[in-house]
Amino acid sequence: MSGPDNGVDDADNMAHLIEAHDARDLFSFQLQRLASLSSRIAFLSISPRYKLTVREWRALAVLDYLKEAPLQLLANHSGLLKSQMSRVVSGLIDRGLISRSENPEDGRSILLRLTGEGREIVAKILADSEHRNEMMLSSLSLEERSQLQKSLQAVFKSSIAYYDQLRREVVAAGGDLGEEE
Amino acid sequence: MSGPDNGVDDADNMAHLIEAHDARDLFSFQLQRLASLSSRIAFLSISPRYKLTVREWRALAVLDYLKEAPLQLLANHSGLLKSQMSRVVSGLIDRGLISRSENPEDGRSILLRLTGEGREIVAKILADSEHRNEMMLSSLSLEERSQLQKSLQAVFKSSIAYYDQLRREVVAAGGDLGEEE
DNA sequence: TCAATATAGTTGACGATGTGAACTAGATGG
DNA sequence: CCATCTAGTTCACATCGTCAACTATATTGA
Repeated sequence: MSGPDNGVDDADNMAHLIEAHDARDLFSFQLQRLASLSSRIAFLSISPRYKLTVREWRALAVLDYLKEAPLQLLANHSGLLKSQMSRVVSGLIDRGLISRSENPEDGRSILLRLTGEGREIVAKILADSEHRNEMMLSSLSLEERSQLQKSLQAVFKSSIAYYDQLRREVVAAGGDLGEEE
Repeated sequence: MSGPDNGVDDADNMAHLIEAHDARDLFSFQLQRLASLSSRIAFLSISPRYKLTVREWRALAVLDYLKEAPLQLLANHSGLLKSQMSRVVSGLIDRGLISRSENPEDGRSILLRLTGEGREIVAKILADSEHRNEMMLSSLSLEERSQLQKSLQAVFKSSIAYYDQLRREVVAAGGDLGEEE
């Protein structure tokens, strides 16, 4: 650290540097902020009407487009660990929204599908969700919206690669997370 | 759009139909997926090196730009409840990253500041975070990045308005969340 | 063939998080 | 002075994220 630090001073406007910013300028900060808001919005619209958590809704929605999938694939597409997805799925099976069958080609894996009721609910919530997104995106032009989604997809893709790399590094370095005395 | 695919493996991409969409096309879906990934990345980079949780890091980062703040304000900016922030702060005080002093104008409230060590750590993590974001955003051009952040901010703004409206509606309708038989 | 190894899914444990209620102590206003 | 409000702390509880251990089946290669 360099010395100055004259007491309290705010407005450290020595920074016309591009770098200078504080956390508010970080992409990840803005992302988290918006995601948590979006999550609360989804919860408000979905939970009272359909008695589903957001996680459950996501699982259903993913299964809706995968049509039929083993648990692992469902988890990947939903951004959950397979252990989490396992619990979510078993709750949804109990409620009759998902059915499971054996995979004839692999005895370890199971094939999951939406039931008729599950498909009905997905269709309804999907319509609701489109409206929600419409409201959230209302200040953007059509072009800006599609650019935004395109960017999010691209960022997701490179982030996955980065995540995998990071995980290998961390495991290699510490052997374990957070132990180093 | 024409996004080749959204990440994971997968194949059946029969939806060039405007109508046809499924959850993958939803903005909120992509947002959540990316945010959860970003969160894991942050955890991996911060936790082993600095022994801080993401929440602690966020509290430090916010305090860094607030300079001096009572607990309540810090909580609001960080998106935590004051009860959560109270614990986070006391942990950080124990570790000497935050200092507290009495508020001469209000005996109930406390004023929180980063210590010298706290400021050092924030500077370091901030630099790390920039690198993280750099990696995540690596597939976008500079212009696309700034457009992305601009859009996220705009969406955040309209989403807040929508959220408030929704909350009033839900409260008015159900009186309570999740009760509606 | 069969033992080593890898993979799919389930479960348990545990720490982190979110939420709110109860409590303490100081402030504010009739 | 009493009623009430507000800032912060603490407690209790439910959910979430993370990983390790476990089972059952698949795959591999000596």
